[in-house]
Amino acid sequence: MEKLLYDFFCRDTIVVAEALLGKILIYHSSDGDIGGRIIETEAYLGENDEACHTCRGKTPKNAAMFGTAGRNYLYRSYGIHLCYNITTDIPGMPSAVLLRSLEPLFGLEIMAKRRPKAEISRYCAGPGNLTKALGLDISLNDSSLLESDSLLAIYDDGYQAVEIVSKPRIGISKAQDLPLRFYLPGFSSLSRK
DNA sequence: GATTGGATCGCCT
DNA sequence: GGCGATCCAATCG
Repeated sequence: MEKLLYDFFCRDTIVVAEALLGKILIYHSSDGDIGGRIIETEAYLGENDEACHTCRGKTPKNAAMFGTAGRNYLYRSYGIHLCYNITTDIPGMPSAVLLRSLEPLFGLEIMAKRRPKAEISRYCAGPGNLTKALGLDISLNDSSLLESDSLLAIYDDGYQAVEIVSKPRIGISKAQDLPLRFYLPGFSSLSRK
């Protein structure tokens, strides 16, 4: 599989959010490789997007989004969950793509330990479930996806998306009308339809 | 210095 | 479909 590099992520955030659908996310963890196919994303468009964490400027928490494209942005949500994003776009555009769900493909036995009561199709369904199933940690925040030894990486295995659906983003209180959630219809691991 | 409010989830009825 | 869990910087006073 071909690892995706800077040129893939250094593009318009909406383009990247759609292009990531069908790609493979792998966490090369100390427990082994774990991951799957990306089937649901959301685009957060930087300082002009009221729903994006960078809309009020740079803070210690959101600093990763002000870095170059192809970096990991993780933050705690509702005090409980972690959400995992990948930074996008050219320097000066602090934007990112939220990964909302994966079709599990690698490390299913590890996921099973982390999601003991869930069905396989629900292991990575939703941003909080995804980070829990993979075992991602806040310490991965602001690390790179692009280094040859990076723990997280995105790969292209040649899969071609047949159809992409766009809908309003989930769970936000501002800019609720923008259709910036993208998913591959038909997958049982979607957080919702 | 205290309050607030989330890019959620799973269990309960 | 309602609610409690639980974090922490930004915001307000």
